[in-house]
Amino acid sequence: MSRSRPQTRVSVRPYHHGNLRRALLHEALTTIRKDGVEALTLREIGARLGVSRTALYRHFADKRALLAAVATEGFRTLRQRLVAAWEDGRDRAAFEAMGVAYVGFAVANPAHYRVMFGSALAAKADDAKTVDCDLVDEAEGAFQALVDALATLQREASVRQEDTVTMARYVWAVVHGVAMLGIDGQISEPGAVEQLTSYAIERLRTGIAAVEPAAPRRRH
Amino acid sequence: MSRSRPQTRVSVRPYHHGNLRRALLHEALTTIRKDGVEALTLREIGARLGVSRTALYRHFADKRALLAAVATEGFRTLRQRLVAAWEDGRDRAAFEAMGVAYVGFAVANPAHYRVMFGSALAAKADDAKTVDCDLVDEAEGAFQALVDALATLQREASVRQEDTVTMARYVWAVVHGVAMLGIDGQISEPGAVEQLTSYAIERLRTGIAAVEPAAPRRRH
DNA sequence: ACCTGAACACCGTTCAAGT
DNA sequence: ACCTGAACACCGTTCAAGT
Repeated sequence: MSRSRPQTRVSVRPYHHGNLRRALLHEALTTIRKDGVEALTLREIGARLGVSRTALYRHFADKRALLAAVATEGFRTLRQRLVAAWEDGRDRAAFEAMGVAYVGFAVANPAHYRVMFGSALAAKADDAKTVDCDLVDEAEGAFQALVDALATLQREASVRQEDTVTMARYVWAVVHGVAMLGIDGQISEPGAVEQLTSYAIERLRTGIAAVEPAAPRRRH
Repeated sequence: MSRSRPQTRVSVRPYHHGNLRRALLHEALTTIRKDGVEALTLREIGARLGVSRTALYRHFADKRALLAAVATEGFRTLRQRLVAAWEDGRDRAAFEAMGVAYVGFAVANPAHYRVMFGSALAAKADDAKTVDCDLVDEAEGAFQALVDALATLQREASVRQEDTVTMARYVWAVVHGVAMLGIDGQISEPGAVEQLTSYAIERLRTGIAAVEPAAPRRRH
């Protein structure tokens, strides 16, 4: 009952010298994607990989650490998506594309997204012993992408000249809030999340735009 | 080891005819508040109440149902806070007070707030069999308080004349996002959450305000 | 009706032992 | 170094039995 999986067995040693970690991470993410976090079991991911259920402890301190690693990878992917959207223009349209990319990632990977914000980060205020530094770094990296983009827009004066970090936090809060609403099934109608996203970005624009827009109402 | 708690023993039968449900709910909430959801154990809350650990199943289908009930109570309290803030003025200032009240509730009860949005609602898109109707109703009730307030502001034309539900969802997303950021410890400096809240409400105002404000720039 | 106590299947984690 | 197998303490849940 453990030899019958169609895994490619080309390499001599299946999961040694470090790929076990990667394999564990990948398997955990697959399970989370398919059935959610609460379905994640260390025993089963071991079994699924054809490995003892305690082998995991060579690569992760405990289940929390595994989840933190999953979350870290999520923030890395998210940052890449955000940066890609921004680099494609580096203007206000690109900034708004970042928002769409953000919500899009969350809605496409709801369970993963939930893990990213699920209490693993919350330990920050605590004794700082249970905090995963990689996770914090990666989360701050994704946030930094937003700050950088916003700073650029401020430099070209298409956005209010206010504290960049506070503004970025506000923008983050908006897209995060929209994403959560979209994930939690509060919005049931199909397409409603996309509609809310574009509406939110529109209202966000009028919210943070420079007080005097570049093109005031000339032709009335 | 089970008789030594200083519970008032005035009533003849300790937890019969229906107060067991309330006691379980209260005990669960207390534990969640103190140590978070992951520390919640059916066995221990039974023990803490001096009751068998299976007595709970007379009042709740399973642990999920208990958590759903805790979440429901959270939404009820939240709605009361929101309505109270709104009724105290019923104007734009009162509307902004609702925002402060919302974030205030979340930050004051982070673990409880997390349960309210923790996957219990997410089953809505599924086969609709695991959905707790009371929870959905109460959550929608809290949301409705926001819709009603917004509709009033629209009637007196101090807010954009757009689809009320979409606008309300946007506002909800903003406060929810700020609350989550505040809870997740992403914002570490003291007072930063309050600062972000007031900033967000300010930018929210310029975002959803009627296009032509009541007092246009007369004195240049 | 409501509660109990024993039992079941499952979980994360530890640890001495293997290679 | 890396992995195993048995064991430990714990969990949610079921169910026949008590009152």
